[in-house]
Amino acid sequence: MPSSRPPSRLPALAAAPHQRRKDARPLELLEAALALFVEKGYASTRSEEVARRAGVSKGTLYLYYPSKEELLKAVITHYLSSRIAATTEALRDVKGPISPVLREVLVPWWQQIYASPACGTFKLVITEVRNFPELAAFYARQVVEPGHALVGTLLQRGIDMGEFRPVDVDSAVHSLLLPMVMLCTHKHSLGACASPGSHGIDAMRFIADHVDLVLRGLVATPGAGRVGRPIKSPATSRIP
Amino acid sequence: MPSSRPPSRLPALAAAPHQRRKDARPLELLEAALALFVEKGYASTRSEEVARRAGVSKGTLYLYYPSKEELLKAVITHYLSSRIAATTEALRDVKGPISPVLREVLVPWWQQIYASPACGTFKLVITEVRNFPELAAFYARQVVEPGHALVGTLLQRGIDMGEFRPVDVDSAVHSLLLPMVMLCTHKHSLGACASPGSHGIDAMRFIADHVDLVLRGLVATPGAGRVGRPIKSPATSRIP
Amino acid sequence: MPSSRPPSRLPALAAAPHQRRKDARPLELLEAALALFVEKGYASTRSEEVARRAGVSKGTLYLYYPSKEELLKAVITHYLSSRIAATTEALRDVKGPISPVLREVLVPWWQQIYASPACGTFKLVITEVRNFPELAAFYARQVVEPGHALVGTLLQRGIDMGEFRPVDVDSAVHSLLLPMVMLCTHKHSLGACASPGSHGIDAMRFIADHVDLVLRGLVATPGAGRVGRPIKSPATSRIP
Amino acid sequence: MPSSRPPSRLPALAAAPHQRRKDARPLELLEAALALFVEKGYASTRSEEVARRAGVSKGTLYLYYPSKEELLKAVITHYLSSRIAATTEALRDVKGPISPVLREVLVPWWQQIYASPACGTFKLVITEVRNFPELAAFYARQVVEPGHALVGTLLQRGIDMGEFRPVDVDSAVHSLLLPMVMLCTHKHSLGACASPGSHGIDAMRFIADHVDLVLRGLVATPGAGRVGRPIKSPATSRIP
DNA sequence: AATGAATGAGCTTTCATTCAT
DNA sequence: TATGAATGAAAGCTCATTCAT
Repeated sequence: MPSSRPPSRLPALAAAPHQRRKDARPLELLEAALALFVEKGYASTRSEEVARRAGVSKGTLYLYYPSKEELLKAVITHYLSSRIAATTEALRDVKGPISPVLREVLVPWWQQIYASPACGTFKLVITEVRNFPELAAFYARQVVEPGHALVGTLLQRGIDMGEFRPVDVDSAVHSLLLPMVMLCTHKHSLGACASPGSHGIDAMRFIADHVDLVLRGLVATPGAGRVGRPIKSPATSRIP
Repeated sequence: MPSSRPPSRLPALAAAPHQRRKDARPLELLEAALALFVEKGYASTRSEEVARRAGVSKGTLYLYYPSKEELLKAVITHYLSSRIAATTEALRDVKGPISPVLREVLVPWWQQIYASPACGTFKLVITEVRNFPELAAFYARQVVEPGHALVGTLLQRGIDMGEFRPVDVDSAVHSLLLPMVMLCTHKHSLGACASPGSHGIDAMRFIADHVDLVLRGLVATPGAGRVGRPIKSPATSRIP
Repeated sequence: MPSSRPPSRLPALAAAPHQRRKDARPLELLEAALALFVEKGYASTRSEEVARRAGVSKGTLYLYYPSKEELLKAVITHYLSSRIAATTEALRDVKGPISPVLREVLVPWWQQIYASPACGTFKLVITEVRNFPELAAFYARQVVEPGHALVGTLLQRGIDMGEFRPVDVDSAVHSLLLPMVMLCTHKHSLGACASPGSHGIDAMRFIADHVDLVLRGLVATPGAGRVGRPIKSPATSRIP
Repeated sequence: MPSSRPPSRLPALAAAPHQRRKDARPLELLEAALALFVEKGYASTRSEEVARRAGVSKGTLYLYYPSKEELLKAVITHYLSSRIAATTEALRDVKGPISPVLREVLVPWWQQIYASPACGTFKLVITEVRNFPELAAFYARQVVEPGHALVGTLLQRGIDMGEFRPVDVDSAVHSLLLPMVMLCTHKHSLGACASPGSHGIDAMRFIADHVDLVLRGLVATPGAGRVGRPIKSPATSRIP
């Protein structure tokens, strides 16, 4: 953070407020805003708190974001800026069995997300979409649809290649992903409340276990007939 | 739910419509509050809106609940009051294979929850626990722990009886339940925003499909060794 | 003001804030707002000051007017509500010489305006039109145009009947009216500042004197040729 | 005005364009401030706007004027600096009939004022005196009193010489001058709002017409007795 | 019991002014 | 000299809560 100032100055802690570069501000504000909006909710977070947490004054916040609402939108667009697009690219031309791919890509991907600040955006979006409907379209387009499509394509390929049973792909995608999203959401709601009796979730393990469990449920085991109940619907449609 | 009050109360004669109304007030207020808190969030809901939606005036709300915060707590405690306890009771002495039980009990149970107004409480709790930490303990004790324990007990029994593979029970419980909670949450966040491109989730179908998928992943298929990866860790973790 | 309360109560000063009738509020607020807006200008008047002057709290002001800007508009529309229309009506069918009519109608009309609180609206409009352009059209239509037309019609009739010289009617109307408007404006600007040396204007007298002076300038004195300079333009047009 | 600085300053060599600029700054700031204060009012004009309009930055404004309030005072004192004194001087020793003098001096004087930026100061003073009472005394002394005295003296001389009727001098001065002030004020309030229906005022013509009309009202026409009503009162009043 | 007018603390946002560069 | 990032007091407006009726 203390970059091009003369080295004669004190090495740390010396940065007078004026010296901290203007260009670091927006990001610092977004970080502060994300943390607080996730923790307390948008409406319950005072804009002055965001500023204070970013180490600036109320007025300075408004130098960078014209309103609290724009700040929220900036937070969301910033933290969602397509991590997914990159992954999609990387998986475009995958060959061979799908299970190892999912284990090796999906598991670490979610483990990283879970550990990063971006994890909070899931709770934030869940919490605020209904009050800011523009967010819905944005989030659907940037996150939900590409993510669903990416995993759906892989599963479909697995079905086509005989690796997986012919399940409903949409349901299976949800089976795979919804718990991940819930896990991230949980981290910033109940999971953040020190519940004395409960141990919390071992997220890293769960992510791996869950992918494994679902893959086991998907694989076409030659000798295994149905397990207690037939697959009713071979349908593929998603109905609203 | 509100209709079937025990006939022991008030002999038919005394129940003037006015009186009826008065008795129904608290519940009507809770319904209104739940709907609005879930839709807009606690902080963004004006207490007058709650009153108006319940068909009374601002002042009347305060006759029944001493503050907005108490109203929130009343909403949560009301809608969480031991649906789970009853189910636990019913499943206490189940014998025989677990899979059919889960299919026949868990699936309709979540389908009903999803369709009922109580579904919204999941989003509400997720959204508000961090601002009202007392809710965390209450919710953990009333919902998370009994629910987890109930399903965990059943799975453990399945493992013990050789019906299921010896998986980490906590992870498996989460695999089974987190998507359900996420589904309910989604219904009241993104799912409530008309997204033109996307079709939404077919919740009823997903619930059934998901339970089926997880059970297939759990069953101990005689010939099926592990599918690509061993079960690493002995369970320690827990959800709420 | 204390109307239908039981006479047992103290005769004056007893009105608890709650008892003052809701329906007196809007007018009280308008009066307070007019006085302050005229005195200090719209921008320099705090909305709480208006409330305080009307004897209520900040919040109450917003119960009656949704914003400070709406309050301003309400003040202006209220105080301009066509005093002029009534006068126009009264003068519609005037017969005979115009001079006495102007002396007997115009003079007291302006004298009353000058003495009333409505007098301040002239300064208010002058001060605020450029920041609230909707006011311009409203004021032009409600005040300027009917007022100009009314006086213009009378003068034209005087010219047609040979009572007045054939002057430019628009200029003459302005000669008659602009000083009145200026007088009202002055009352609430410089005139309101105690200037030790100066005596202020004797407004009542000036109004009469001015009308007299202008009428003398208008009358067609048979023997009096031009006084030093010919009337250049017999034009009647008003040019922007 | 800003162009004709005395050549005594800086020999031609030294006047680098940068230096020139620096010297011109105060005046450019005053011009910008006048325009904006007149248009939007003092309180609604942001000091940064003034700076921007003068082509400098916010900080620079404060290099020349220590506060927004001082800037306002500087604007007013600058634009009022003794235009009147010069005229008074010129008219000190006028001989002969007054009417031609007024026509030839007063009319062009007001026509020039109307066309110049100084015209806006009338509106500015009207708008702001009550918030800055020091301005009142200054304005009264610099403008109102000398102006009134100048015209009053001339009219009195006309009366003494039998050119004018023995009217109340103060009223007559007001009759002559108030419309001029109102005209200037109007130019920057309603007159600046494009009113589609109305044509606006032809200021140049009105100034001439008005002086003519008042002079005709003032002249002692031998045969003309009073026109409908006697001159009631001996003068006492005064304007500012 | 029920109402809704009234309150004022609290929040968002603006902007005159400062000051390190 | 000139800049503009930073500040924080102050203003507009909201809304949970009270209380006379």
